[in-house]
Amino acid sequence: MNAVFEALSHPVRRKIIQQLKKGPQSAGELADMFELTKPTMSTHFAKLKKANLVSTKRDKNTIIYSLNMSILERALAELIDFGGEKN
Amino acid sequence: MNAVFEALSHPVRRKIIQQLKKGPQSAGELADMFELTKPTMSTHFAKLKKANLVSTKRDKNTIIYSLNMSILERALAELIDFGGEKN
DNA sequence: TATCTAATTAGATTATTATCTAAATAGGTG
DNA sequence: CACCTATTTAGATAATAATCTAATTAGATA
Repeated sequence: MNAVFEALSHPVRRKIIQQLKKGPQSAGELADMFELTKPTMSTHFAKLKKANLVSTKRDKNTIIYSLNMSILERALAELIDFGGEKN
Repeated sequence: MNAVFEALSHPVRRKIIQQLKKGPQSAGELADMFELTKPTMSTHFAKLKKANLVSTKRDKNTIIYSLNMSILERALAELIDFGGEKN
């Protein structure tokens, strides 16, 4: 849960999530939507992945990111509904 | 929206929110629940206030914090439901 | 196998955040 | 008015996060 909210704290990462709600996209496609270098985008992806908010699969040379909506929903629901943190 | 998610990124601030769901509490009462100094807690309160997640009123010498649940709900709903950010 | 493409890792720098102690403020109360 | 209590502000330091360029990795293909 901590990792999820840390991931959500940066506007670029929230925008990546919005993009992935439309469907899976490659690291390169996502990176091209922002005025940041690819290594920088890569560290943003890594934080989303660490929080388990995204999954990856490889398709030839490209890495495809997709959103784990359930992880997002669960974290937000816990914050709204429950008394304490899960971790 | 940015300020809300920045506020939510710190575990102490999320715990403050959980506490305030039970009802309004003073700065001192909240501070006593954590092993942090009062000035440190005060900066956490300030971030919650900046995000408009909490309101304050004064009762004699003490400052009473209360949760603005609607602000929290709105931010989380936007993240889940909508395509883009509001700010 | 040499090389090309896509993506990540290394290493450095800058900016931001969290935290502390000490000082200041704002209202009560004797 | 002098002081007491609760809280915040100032100023400093340490820890963390964001970003870049350069180098590396992993797989595909000529």
